[in-house]
Amino acid sequence: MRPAPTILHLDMDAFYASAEQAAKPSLRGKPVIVGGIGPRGVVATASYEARVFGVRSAMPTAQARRLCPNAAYLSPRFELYRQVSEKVMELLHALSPLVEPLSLDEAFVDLEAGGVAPEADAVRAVGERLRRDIREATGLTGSVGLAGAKMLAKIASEAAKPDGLVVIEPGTERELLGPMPVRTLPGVGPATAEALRRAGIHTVAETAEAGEDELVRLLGKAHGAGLYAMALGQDDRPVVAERDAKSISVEDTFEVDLTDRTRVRTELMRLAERCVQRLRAAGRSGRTVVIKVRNYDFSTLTRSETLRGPTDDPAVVREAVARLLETVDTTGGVRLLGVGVSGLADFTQEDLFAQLATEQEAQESARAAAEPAGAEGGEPEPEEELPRRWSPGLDVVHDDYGAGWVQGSGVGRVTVRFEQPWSAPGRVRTFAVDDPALRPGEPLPLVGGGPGAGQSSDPATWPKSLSPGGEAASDSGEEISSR
DNA sequence: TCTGGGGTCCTAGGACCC
DNA sequence: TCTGGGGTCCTAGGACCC
Repeated sequence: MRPAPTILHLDMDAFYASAEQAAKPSLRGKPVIVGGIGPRGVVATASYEARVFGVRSAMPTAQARRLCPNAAYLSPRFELYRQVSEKVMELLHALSPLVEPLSLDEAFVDLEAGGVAPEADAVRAVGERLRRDIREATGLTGSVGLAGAKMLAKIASEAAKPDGLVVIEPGTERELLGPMPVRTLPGVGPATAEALRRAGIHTVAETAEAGEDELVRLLGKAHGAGLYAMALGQDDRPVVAERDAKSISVEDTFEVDLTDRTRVRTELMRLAERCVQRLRAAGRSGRTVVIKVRNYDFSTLTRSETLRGPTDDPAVVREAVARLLETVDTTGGVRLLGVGVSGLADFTQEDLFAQLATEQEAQESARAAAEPAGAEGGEPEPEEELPRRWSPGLDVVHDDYGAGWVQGSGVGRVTVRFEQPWSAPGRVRTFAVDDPALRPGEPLPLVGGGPGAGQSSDPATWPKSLSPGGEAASDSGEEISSR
């Protein structure tokens, strides 16, 4: 625990939903839900307007639709969120060389390493200026927590939400934490909370009173000892910049369970291909291949195989995946498949020998696999040309009407709202799904774009011409809901 | 119309080695 | 003449986080 609150935690407010509202003027001030749109989707982020209805992250989208039928339901657009995130991270790096991103919308910053005076007033001023800069650069709001430890900085930013800043002065943390529920502490999820509840432990103070030995008995060595320290407000974990990924994986949940074994195998081959593409894009190679299978009843299993050396060869990964599938019974039906690679290494000359070994290994098993019916593990099938998918929220450009976004589609038609981040709320038009004048577009910059570049990005000055529950609200809700 | 997708870390047992 | 004790690697599963 530091003597001054020099660890900063930034958490953007309802990040995906706020980014969509900034990009789409007609959605400002209205409930927006970003997440899986399909029958098995879940909510990634709900705007504050949607949270009023009880919609939360990780909730099944079907349940959200019941609670808030008039919200706009949008598929995530990670290119946009990444663009915004990069701008935010740039601002953080201007404060200190020690920045630890936790996700696209969250990071720790070590202000001491950035030379900020270790005093509450100084760090508060830095935090407030950061919030202003973020708003100016992105049009979005973020909340800031400042404390002498990571855990506390994070609790502080949570308390600051939305659009606020909270400083926890060192010395006050135990008093502050004591009455809070154990779930407040990082690392305490549903299972840990339940184990503690059965032992009569509900608050942080009760956790500290239980003592380290009791917590270790209840939760195991690492978790028990860690939780005891947290309950006392002791957290000396340093801010660590830029950690290399340790694994890369891809997975798909299917709208309908897969029962056909051949289909299961082709889907796994596709996933293997995607996984290797990401591996190569990251300039890495991996030694352990993992498949994941979630059954009709949500039971989930993994099977893994460690190769003799790291690889980034799609054929080698496909072969391993095919072998692993042989050990799994899929007769009950499969709702999710995944492929991952871990044991990552940077691919360098030193790996060539090991690579050679795995290639030989793979060639042998490829020959063996070529014997029976399946050429399945061999070449990936060519991507078939699917009809264009107009998922809700997608940026599009029309030859006559310019830039807009897909509000909904169905029965051969697609509805587009033509507006830009800097425009007034726009009008809706409907086209045939195969209209040649309509094509996918790129996300537009949230600020600084448009004909009159340099306009205000302050949400306080955004037009509020569409009141919640008004005409646009209900009709956009229906359009987007119909699929 | 229950439960995504991308990760991290920990535990525990067996194999294997010294 | 059964029986020690570590350490490391591999595999599988689970909790948790955003």
